[in-house]
Amino acid sequence: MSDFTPRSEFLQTLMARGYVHQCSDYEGLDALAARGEVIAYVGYDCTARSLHVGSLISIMMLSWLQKTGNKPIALMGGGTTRVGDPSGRDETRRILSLEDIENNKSGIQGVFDKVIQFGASRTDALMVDNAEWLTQLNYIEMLRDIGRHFSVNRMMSMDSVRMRLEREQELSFIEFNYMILQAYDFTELARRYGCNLQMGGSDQWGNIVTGIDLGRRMGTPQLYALTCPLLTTASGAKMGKTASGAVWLNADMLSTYEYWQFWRNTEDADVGRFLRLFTFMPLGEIARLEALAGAEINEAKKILATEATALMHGREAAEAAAETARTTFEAGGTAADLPSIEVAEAELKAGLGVLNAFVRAGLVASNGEARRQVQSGGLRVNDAVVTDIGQMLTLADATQAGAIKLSFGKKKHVLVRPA
RNA sequence: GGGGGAAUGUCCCGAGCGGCAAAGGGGGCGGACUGUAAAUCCGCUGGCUAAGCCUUCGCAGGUUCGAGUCCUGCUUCCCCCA
Repeated sequence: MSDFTPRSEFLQTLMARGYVHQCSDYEGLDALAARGEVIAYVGYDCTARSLHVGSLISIMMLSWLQKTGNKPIALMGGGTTRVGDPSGRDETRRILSLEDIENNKSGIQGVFDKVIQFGASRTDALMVDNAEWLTQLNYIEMLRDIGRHFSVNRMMSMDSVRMRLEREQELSFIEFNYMILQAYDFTELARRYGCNLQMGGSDQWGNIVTGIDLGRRMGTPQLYALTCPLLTTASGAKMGKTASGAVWLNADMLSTYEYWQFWRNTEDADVGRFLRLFTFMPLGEIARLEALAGAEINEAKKILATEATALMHGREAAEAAAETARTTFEAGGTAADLPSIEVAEAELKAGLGVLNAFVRAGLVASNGEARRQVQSGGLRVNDAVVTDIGQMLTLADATQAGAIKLSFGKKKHVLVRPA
């Protein structure tokens, strides 16, 4: 749809910033948005205690929706998580206990009010849980009212299903039903709240369109679909993984320092795209930063890191992370608020083996890995490369700051504090 | 119900004459070069109290000095026939 020129601020912004992958009806949606009548939802499954950067694009979309005068709905998948979405999955998801789902839900909810305003006015956001209606469904009624609108022939041809079948992988009946529930969510939200747009990642296209179809058959007003691209780096790698795992949005799952570092390590080619997607900075300013060449683009990366971190962790924490990074990487010093662990003073007096220390700090997984890293020169104590696997750390190694700095590679540092 | 095939290093794919901590990829991590980038090159990618010991090839037994490899039973999946 490159020849389409939107009139609404909502679509103009989303298209200019690179959020749009596919839309079911650009003109129709644009007309709604121009009148401020879009009520859009994005669904989030409660599969972990925190969402990760992969969900951030859609959260930003909800935010822009509100900023441009429309109403966002954040849908918690308290019900659908009990079933499990097969999209993009090779294997059956583990079935989570109800208790886990509740815990995850409460962990996830917190991120939304950082970029979206909730309340009771026309453009204030709503948060709802699809467990509210899904758990009320009765099987026979559901088959009669909803199931009759679904064609198994069509369901079999959907990407999420076909992929499993073609690769001869298990697809359980419960998962096969996921799209029905998601489609039903859309119509239920349309009925309850006048919701008329569902947004999501491009892998959700099939499920969303199925919902539009169901809505039409069940008599809702016209519904719309809008998907965003899936997040990958310029070199094609899936984004959102670090050495320690996923890039979580919650600070208790991934520290502010590490979150800032994640953005700081963005590839050159991604800087402009990420600034548009993950910050609210004006496009003109972004264009200027993006144009920086060579080593100068590092300035843009720092701004990206601080702005993106400020959105999720607060301005103050983001500035602090930036400062920690500056003293650590640019001044070559030791910042006091690097991640740290405590070791009993008595233990340090007796002498703590380097290998053990690196394992305790969580920098390496095992003694064996620590040994191997010593071989390739990847471990440092107070910036001195470790060459002897028998080296002992004692209180005497603590610098003036009162801690011992352990480094793994060039970027990962942990302080050992006597306690 | 009958017949045939499959399951390998807890990231993934995948080889494996009875001597195997188990080929080769991908991914990941470290080093060099750089700009906390990319590309390229090199190394590593079961655990431990470490020239030794322990635990790994769907599960449980068996044969053998010795089993991922052979035999029996079981589980799960796929294909063909009914």
